[in-house]
Amino acid sequence: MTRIRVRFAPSPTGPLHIGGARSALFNYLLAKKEGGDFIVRIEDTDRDRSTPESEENIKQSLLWLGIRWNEGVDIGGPYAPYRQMERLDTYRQAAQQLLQSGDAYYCYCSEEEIEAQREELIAKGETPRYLGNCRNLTEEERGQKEKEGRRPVIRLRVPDDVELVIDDLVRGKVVFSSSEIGSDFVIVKSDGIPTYNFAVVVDDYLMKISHVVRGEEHLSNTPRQLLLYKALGWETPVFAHVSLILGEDRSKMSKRHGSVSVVNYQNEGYLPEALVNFLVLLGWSPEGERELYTLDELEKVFSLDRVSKSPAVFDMNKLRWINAQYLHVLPTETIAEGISPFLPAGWSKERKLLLAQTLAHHLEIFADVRNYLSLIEGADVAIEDEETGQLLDQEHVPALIALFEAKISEMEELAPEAIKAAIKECGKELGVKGAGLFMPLRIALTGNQHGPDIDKLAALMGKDIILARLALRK
RNA sequence: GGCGCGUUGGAGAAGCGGCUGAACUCACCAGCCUUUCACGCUGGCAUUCAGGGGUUCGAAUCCCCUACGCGUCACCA
Repeated sequence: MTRIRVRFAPSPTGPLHIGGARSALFNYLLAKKEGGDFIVRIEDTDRDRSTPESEENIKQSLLWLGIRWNEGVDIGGPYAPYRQMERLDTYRQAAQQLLQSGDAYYCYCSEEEIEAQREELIAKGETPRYLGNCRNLTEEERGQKEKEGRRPVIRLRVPDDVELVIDDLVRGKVVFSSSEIGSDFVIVKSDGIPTYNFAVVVDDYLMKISHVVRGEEHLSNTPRQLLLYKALGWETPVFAHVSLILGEDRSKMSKRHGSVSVVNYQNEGYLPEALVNFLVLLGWSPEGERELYTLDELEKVFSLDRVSKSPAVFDMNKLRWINAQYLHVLPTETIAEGISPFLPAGWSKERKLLLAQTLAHHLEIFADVRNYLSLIEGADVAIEDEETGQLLDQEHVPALIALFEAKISEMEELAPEAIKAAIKECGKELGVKGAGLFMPLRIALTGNQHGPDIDKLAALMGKDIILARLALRK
């Protein structure tokens, strides 16, 4: 068995997508599990859409998730460079080989001509395709076109009726016919830059990639690539096409579905270990009943044969739940830091810590802290519903509120412990306890029957707000 | 439209011909506990595996057809 070498090959045309992140994760885990190499290669051959910012974002997101490559961009390796635009010579050579063997040829048709042909075919009710106009150009014809200043593309000569079999690790045997490809496709654009299908093949082969694990959207590209491998006389890697991640409406996850970039989740205060855990469960399932795994653990238990063929819907609920599992066990200091970006400016460290402590088990993601701010800020309180309001109508309530108000007024320091003691004193003096004691105060102060510890909330409110809110209930 | 892939509860899924009278998790619903609240705990939630045929003593599991969903058909990746 040769060494496992896998790669994640994003095109830097936007931030790292959730689906891309999962592909990267699966590749990474496979490499780790098998003690192989994980390579990151940048496919930046789309000059119009590729940007350095996107590349940066993708790398940052991978690192944030804890996915590190041991070969590839930035860190180099034995098959450098790992950015396709820096490998143009390599593709040129491969293209030369194909030209010489006659498997590829120059095509001088302009985009307008191709477009006109397409429309003509459509008008006749036929499938639009390239008809091979330049397939058999003579030397003179070529010279003529060159003289006209036309910049040719290079096309691969697609044979008729060749059976192309993909032995896919997740989908099994998938058979295509070369005839289904339709027409001779472009492998080198007129500006000399290779197209995706050509560049992947060259790189995957030259970089000795053993397993190509990628999204299912690439399955129908694979026959073209197979043809290329064949023409070049190269052995193919093993393929594994992982099913797509769908949005709630069951179509491929895209911007319409809300946050699709890893960086969005980072900004919303999700924890990387939670995202990783959630992502791995989309399309892969562990053997036992346990679902919570750290990256380290996944590196040991992951395997391709437990990858599902059917697409998975991205379920925000579950992501949040998983995030909560990781968040709830974090030290208070870490939670305080995590919620910090969602707090108004000027909060002291102590205040953040107290809030973190108060909300520790109420937050699913850090950004949730925003929902709790109204609980402790502002003099206004809205009673959540009628039933809640009625709890304030009990006979002992006015006296309770008055007594509590008096005690608070006298206090200098409003620490949670002191407030709790005050509440208990109220109870003792008035002969109420339990729900009859805490509930009216909670409702008077927050308007809700449910919520975080009332003594801590009150401490966070501070004297003025407590008094102001109590005043509303008199 | 051609080609390809898929279809187990609202979501993720297990299941690989009998031990499944379909695990487990999220969500949802109900209840319980608690000198507040939450966390939590307990229970409920597919008489059935898209539908229809077949093969078999026996099928969610194998075969065929239909339906539906998605993907893909660029000088984008």
